[in-house]
Amino acid sequence: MAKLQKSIDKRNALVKATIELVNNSGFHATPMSKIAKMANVSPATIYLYFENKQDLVNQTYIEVKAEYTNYAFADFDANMTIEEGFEMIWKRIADFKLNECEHAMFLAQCDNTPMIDEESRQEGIKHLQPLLDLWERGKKEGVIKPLSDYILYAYAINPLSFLMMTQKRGAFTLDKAHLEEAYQSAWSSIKMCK
Amino acid sequence: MAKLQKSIDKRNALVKATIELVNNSGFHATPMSKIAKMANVSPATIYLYFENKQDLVNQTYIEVKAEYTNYAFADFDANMTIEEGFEMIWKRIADFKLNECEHAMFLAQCDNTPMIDEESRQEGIKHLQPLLDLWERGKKEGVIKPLSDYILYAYAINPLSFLMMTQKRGAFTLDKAHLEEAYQSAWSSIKMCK
DNA sequence: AAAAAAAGAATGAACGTTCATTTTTACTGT
DNA sequence: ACAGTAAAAATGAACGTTCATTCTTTTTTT
Repeated sequence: MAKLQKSIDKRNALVKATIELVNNSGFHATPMSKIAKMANVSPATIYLYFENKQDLVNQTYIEVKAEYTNYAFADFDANMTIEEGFEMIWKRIADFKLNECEHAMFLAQCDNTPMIDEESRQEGIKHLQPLLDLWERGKKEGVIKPLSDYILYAYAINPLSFLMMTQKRGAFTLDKAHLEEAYQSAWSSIKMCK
Repeated sequence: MAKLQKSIDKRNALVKATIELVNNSGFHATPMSKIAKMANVSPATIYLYFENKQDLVNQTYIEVKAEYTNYAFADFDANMTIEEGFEMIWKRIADFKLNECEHAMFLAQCDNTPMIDEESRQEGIKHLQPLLDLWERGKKEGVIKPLSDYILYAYAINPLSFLMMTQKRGAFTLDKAHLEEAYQSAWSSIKMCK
């Protein structure tokens, strides 16, 4: 195996372990020694790849966030109608939150705690631009309610995080039918009423 | 000052300090010594009132959650129409999240991290029953979409948490107008379409 | 003066990070 | 192709600090 590949593997193992352990225990309750053990690496080795614990978790956040938005916008095309485009993006996001549950949970925890640097948080937000652009267009065309992007996000996208969290806790399971209902609620809340 | 009152004051000071410090740094990054200092008490004294750190945060969670739901349902009366009742509760919840921001943030952090015992979390959920009852009635009357309570909550209530969080981060401020818009989105997402 | 409450100092464990050393890799001249 | 070697990567042990909790003493209350 090439040297470079080996390094990448080790780095990936560290990122993966970070996600899993932080998900289950939170940032401060996850010792570097455990991350190292799960990645089959010495604690000291972590510091060859990352400056310190904060850097490790910041970088992990940015990587997962990028993966998330790549997934979300993969099939999206700016020529779609507003409703088509929104449905496409919404359902990709839903897919991600259900299929890549570990990664989505990690993002949710980062977004809801003082665990991540403000700088890294800002970095992560940038990736959402295509959705904001779509909404902008929708407002101009009179298809989307003329609301602040934050309110649109709160109603159209954020509920998925809550549902994912609830599902992860085992309180209920989100099946295909639920998902369609949830989509309709999301769209109802942001579309202009006829 | 009566002895009992003094004890209660000290306990309250500890709970208050816990909320403030956990809000700003998270559970594990908040040392008992800091909580003690902020409450003007020796670290050892905490252990006269609480079993340990976990117990302190569990009890704090349950108390704040009870305060929250008391506030939310204070003006609610089961004879109201579904829409009246929902609007009343929704707006009280919104008020709480904006006026008692510190307490609401604390709840949000507890609800989004593995910081609280599962048992205490369950304890906290119970208090929401009046809202679930209202929804049940709404579904029977054909006024509310026949969705799982979790989905209703995700769209009708949870977005407020997101908006509060966003506001706290300074990204935007939720004024009266926003609030009315947000209410309309919430109601749109769960009411039966005509 | 006895009991209860509170305090500060002490304890032992756990943590993030660094250090001294060993192991692996990459490259050299033959 | 390969032995030899210098650099790079990786390691386990160690360091200094911080933390939750407890212990012993002092202060306050009854």
